[in-house]
Amino acid sequence: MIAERRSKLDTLRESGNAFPNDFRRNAVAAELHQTFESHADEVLRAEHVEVSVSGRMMVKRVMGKASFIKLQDRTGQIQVRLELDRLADGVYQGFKKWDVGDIVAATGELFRTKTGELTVMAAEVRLLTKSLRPLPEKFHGLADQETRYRQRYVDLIINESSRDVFRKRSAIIAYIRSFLDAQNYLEVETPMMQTTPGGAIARPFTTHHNALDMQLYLRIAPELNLKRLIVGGFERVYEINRSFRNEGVSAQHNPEFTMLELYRAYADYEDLMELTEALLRGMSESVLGTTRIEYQGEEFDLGKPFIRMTVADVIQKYNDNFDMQRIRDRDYLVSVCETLGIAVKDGYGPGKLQIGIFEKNGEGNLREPTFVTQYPLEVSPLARKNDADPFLTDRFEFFVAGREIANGFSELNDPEDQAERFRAQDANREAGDEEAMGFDHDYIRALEFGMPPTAGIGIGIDRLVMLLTDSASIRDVLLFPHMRPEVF
RNA sequence: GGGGCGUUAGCUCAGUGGUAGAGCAUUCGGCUUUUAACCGACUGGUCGUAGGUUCAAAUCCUACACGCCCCA
Repeated sequence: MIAERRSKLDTLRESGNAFPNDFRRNAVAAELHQTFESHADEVLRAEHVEVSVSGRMMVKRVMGKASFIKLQDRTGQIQVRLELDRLADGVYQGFKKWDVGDIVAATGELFRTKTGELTVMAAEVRLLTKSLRPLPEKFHGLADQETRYRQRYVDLIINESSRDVFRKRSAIIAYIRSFLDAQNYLEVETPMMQTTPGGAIARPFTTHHNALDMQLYLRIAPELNLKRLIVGGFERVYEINRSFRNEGVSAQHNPEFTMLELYRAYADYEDLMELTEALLRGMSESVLGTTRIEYQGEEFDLGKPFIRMTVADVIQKYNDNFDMQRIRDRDYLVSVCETLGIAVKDGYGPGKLQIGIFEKNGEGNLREPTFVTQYPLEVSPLARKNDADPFLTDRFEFFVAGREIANGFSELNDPEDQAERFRAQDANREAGDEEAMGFDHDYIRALEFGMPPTAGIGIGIDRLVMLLTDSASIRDVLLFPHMRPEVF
C-alpha cells in the first residue's frame, strides 16, 4: 500500500515540485463555521465569500464527476466540494488519485449543501503534501494503546479526544501562569543537571559530563534552588518544569514528569492551602467551565470547601481498633505495620511508620478534595518544625480521588536545624537508604545568609491534568510517554 | 520483581487442532449535493519471535519481546 502511494509521489515529482510551500490560507474551519453559522445557502451564494482553506483530507467521497472531501485543520473540519466542470483541465482527474491523509488546499466560494453543511465550492485545489502511509479506519479509529503512545502523531490526527486532552493541558499551564503572574510571582528556570540531587526523597538518574569528567544527576526537584532565590530576595518565585525520578513506571508514574513549585516569603502553609484551593477552583472554572468534575466514574466538586484532616485523623478513621494513645509508640506502630504487611526497617522511627500506615490504609480513601496536615518531622526533612509539637511539621498534602496532587509546607529556614536534618538523611543513606537526601553544603550556606519566613508548594501537573481530563493513565496526558524501545 | 490478560490484513476485530476470515481502507469500473455515501469486481497475511508436542498448530506446551491491568 505504501509502495502504491510512493509511485504516486514519483509521478508528482516528475510533474514538478511535489512538496510546494507557496500556498497561504486565509481561513480555518472553526472560524468559518462560527462566522457563517446563521447564513442560509441563498445568502452565502449572494455574498460570494471566497476563502482559501487547507488541511489533512480525512474524508473523500467521489460520485463520478463531483466529490466531497473534508479537510481537517488545527480547529476542526471544513467540507469542500469539487466538480469536474469548475476546475481547470485535468485537475479533477488528478484529484481522483489523491488519498485520504494527503494534505490538500482549496480555494472557492462558500455555500451550504442541501443537508445544511457549510462547504467550499472549489475553484482551485492543490495537493500540498503526499501521505505515504494509510491512516487508521475512520469509524473505529485508532484504539490500540501502544500505537497511540508510540505514534502520537497518528493518535492526534485521528482522535479528537486526545487533541482535547493536550489542549486542556496547555490551558491548565497557561492558567497557572496567569494566576501567579497576577500575584507578582516571578517565573524562573533552575538547573536540571545537579551535582547534589535534593529537594525530595527519591532515587535520581545519573549522567556524565565528558569535558569536565564529572558525574551529574538529573534533578528530582527544583526546591533547593528556588529557595536560594528566596534568599536572593525575589520573595515570590515559581517554576513549571520537568523533574526526573529513577523509579518504576506505572499508570501514575513516568520517569520524567512536570511539577509546579512555588515559594512565597512571609507566608505559611495555611496561606498556601488557601492559594491551592483558589488555584484549583479557578482553573477548573476557566478550563472546564465548571467546578464539578467527573473522574473515572466519581464526581467531585472543587467549588466546595476542601476537607481538612490531620495524618492522625486519617489513620484513626481508616484503621479500626487503632490505639490513638500509642500513635507515637514505635513498638506499637511496628506491630501494626507487621499486621498490615508493611515492610519495617531498623532505622524507621514512629513518623515513618505512621506514614507507612497512612499510605497503606488511608490515602486511597481520600476521595473528596482533602488537605492532610501535620506530617511527622521524620518524613519532612525540609519542612518547618511545628511550634507547639516538635514531632510534627507545618506541612500539608492535597489528595483527590485517593491520589496525592500537591505537597506544601512552611519552609525550614533555621540553618542549624536544616544541617541537622541533612545529617539525619546522611545517616539514613549510610544505613542503605538510596532515596535519602544528600547533604547540600551550599544550601546551608544560603540559609546562613538568612531566608525570610517562607512557604512553598509543589503540584504535580500531570496528575492534575489527569484529574481534569478524566484520564486513567499518566501516559494519556504525556505527549510522548516513556516506552521501552520499539523493535523495527 | 510477582500474577493476570493481550499481540491475526494498513485499521477495527472474528476464528479452541483439519484449505486464513469479515467490515473499513487500497486497486479497477459506475455514479455532479455526500455524511461510516452508495453499487459492482478484485487485491491484500513471517497469525509478535524462537523452539516443542502432533499425521496436522493462529489454536496445545515452553521461553522470550512488547503492551495493558492488578500487586510489591
